[in-house]
Amino acid sequence: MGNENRVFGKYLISKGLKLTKPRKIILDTVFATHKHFNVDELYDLIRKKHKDVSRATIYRTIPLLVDSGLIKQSLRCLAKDHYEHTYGHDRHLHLICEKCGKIIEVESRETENILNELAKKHNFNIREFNVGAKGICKKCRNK
Amino acid sequence: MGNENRVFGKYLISKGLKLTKPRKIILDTVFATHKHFNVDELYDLIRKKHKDVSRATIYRTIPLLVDSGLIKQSLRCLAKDHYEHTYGHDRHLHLICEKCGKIIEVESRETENILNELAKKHNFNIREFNVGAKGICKKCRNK
DNA sequence: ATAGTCTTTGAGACTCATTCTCAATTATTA
DNA sequence: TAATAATTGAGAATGAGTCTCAAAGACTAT
Repeated sequence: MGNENRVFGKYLISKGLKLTKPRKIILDTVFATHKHFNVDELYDLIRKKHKDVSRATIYRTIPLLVDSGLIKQSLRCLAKDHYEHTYGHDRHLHLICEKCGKIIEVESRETENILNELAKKHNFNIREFNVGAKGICKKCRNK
Repeated sequence: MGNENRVFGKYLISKGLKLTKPRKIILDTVFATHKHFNVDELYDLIRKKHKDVSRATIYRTIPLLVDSGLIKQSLRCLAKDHYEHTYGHDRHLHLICEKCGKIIEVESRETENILNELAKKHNFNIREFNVGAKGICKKCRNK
């Protein structure tokens, strides 16, 4: 906690950018929860406290957070991009329920080890893993 | 070859829908190649031979092909949904180059076995696997 | 401080993939 | 052949994400 600030600050400096008030608010809000989020959700959260941060700035700041390694685009759901923390989070994969939208996070490095092997064979440099499956969760099946 | 016709026909009947000319053209064009495709590419391919199939019908037919199990949405690239055959194709995963957009397909059931295990633990019914990674391919790295 | 320079911002216009509407057409059934 | 229901093409509508631009803010050198 609080470390994200340092990471983001360093990143911005390295790019000749500034840690402004809106960027700080966005960063803090993103790391106030541990959930996946999309821009609308983030916007609503921010707006509860700060009436002066625009959607445009959120859209502009997210790529900076991604590039700094703090978050990553994790999945697309209902035509919206979703993001999640990478900083301080273990690698995990997603089981996404297509009925209720619930996202089950499961820890597993096995799949990544396999992907790493395969990538090596193909001389491919992995930057980001995307492992998961879509289907129906227990709750939705029992109705 | 030709089997897709039967599968799609059966599916349509089961839903009280009809195998019309435009739907047949779309089906045939989708299965004329073995490549990933997006709507624009499909539209261009179709338009070479048939001037009378609209984008709207393509957009309407794709969900039918997905629902019938013949194709699936495989990835999103440059803000466009891409699709691939599932019928008659082995399961595979994707290594996507972020520089040149190249998609390397790698056969592997291992990751799916692992996912199946994990899903069982969480009482989750998998309908579709999504396994892959993004990064840089050999060619792009050597520049 | 002050001026000058460069970055950032909010607001709203814009883009573009995808979805929707609707009147006209086609397939199927009676 | 008429009636019914599904389907179509064309273009309008939607909506997430991007871009523009004038105003505001941050920083530097004086």
